[in-house]
Amino acid sequence: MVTKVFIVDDHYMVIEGIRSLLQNEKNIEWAGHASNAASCLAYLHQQQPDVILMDINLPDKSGIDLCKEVKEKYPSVFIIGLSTFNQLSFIQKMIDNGASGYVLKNATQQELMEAIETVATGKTYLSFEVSQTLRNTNNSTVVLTRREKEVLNLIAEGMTNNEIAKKLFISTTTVDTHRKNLLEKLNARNTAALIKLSIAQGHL
Amino acid sequence: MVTKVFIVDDHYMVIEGIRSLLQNEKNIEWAGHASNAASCLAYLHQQQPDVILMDINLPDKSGIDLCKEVKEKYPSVFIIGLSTFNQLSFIQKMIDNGASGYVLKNATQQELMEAIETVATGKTYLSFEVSQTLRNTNNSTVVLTRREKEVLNLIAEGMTNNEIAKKLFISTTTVDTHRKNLLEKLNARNTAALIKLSIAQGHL
DNA sequence: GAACACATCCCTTAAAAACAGGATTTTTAA
DNA sequence: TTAAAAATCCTGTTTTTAAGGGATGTGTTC
Repeated sequence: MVTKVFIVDDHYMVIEGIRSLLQNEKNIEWAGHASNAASCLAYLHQQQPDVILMDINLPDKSGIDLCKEVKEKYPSVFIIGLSTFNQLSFIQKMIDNGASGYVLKNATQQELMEAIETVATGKTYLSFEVSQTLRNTNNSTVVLTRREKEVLNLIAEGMTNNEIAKKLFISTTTVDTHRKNLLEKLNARNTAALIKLSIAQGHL
Repeated sequence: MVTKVFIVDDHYMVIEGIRSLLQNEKNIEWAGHASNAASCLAYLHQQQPDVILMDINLPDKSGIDLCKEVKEKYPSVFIIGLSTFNQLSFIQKMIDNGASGYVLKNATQQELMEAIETVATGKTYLSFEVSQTLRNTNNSTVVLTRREKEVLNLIAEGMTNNEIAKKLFISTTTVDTHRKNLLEKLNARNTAALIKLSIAQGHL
């Protein structure tokens, strides 16, 4: 059985590398590649591969959003997330959005092949390092509301509660409440930790 | 004239990609690769290539430090920085430490070849995007002192001046002074902006 | 229609950070 | 050796946050 593999990544070197790693595999067919979300969707409109290797960081859209979109339109296509970072929030979000696996870019050929073969049968593949990460961290991918994200962004800009209140046409006490909730949600002691954790978890 | 190229990168996919991109070039000789700083240095102890493509993020040491070390020991080897990020601070530091060029991982084969050929003759190569970045930003790669970095890290951990003071066996007012200087150096209005800018500039 | 999440608003008090303006000693580098 | 940079400490004041407590209106969902 031949598995058709498509790649979405904005780095030529990575695309070339994967092609090179897969070119001698007999049961892998190279379906092509895209360097952004738009051309990936355009391709899928024409034909569907069995497996998509999808980078998290794309120029026009995050891989996390693209993953969701692709899975909604083409549920039979299996997706493997691909990224440099072993960051919990991203892995979690990709899986939540329907990805069947997650592989880091330092994966060996064996790992990559194992991932593709596992995923092609409908199972889930996580590399050793990735499943370690998922285990070790307290599953703390926090969900922020629209307003909380807005406030968080303005805090990160260096604005005070007063300034944020004026900008958003709400009371200072409301901003303070949002701030309180942000600290609690992210389990941060103060502003400094809040910003650091927010960036680490991809909220900023 | 044949240029011997060596690569240091901890991602197999990238190494494979570059090898694939260069394998048909007649005046490029593949000298080998290393996936960390230690084995790069071990290789150089035996023989020296003409050009090293060096990733910024290595498992055992930052490419920035490795660049400096290599240039001190083997000044005749030309180094091209390689990374995913178009971050001013990294580019600046690589150049300061003796790198002759900087290429992003989404470079095309043409760009890569141009970079290698330019650098091999002793000139400096910066890709279009990179030189744009260097131009657009106010050369604000701030230099922090050892103590300032220490304090900054503890601030980011969520510690108060008081706690930092106790931890470092100094007075709270001293911590406050360092904090003042950090805000001024990074041109931040308050803690929130300080942390954001620090992460953006690679201090955290 | 009850339960729930969200966004909004208010009060109080204490702690922390920002701002202003110094000063001294130790290290480092020219 | 001498000047500059770094690290240390001080006294104030003002502004901002944190932490505690609540309350109300508006949707959505079960």
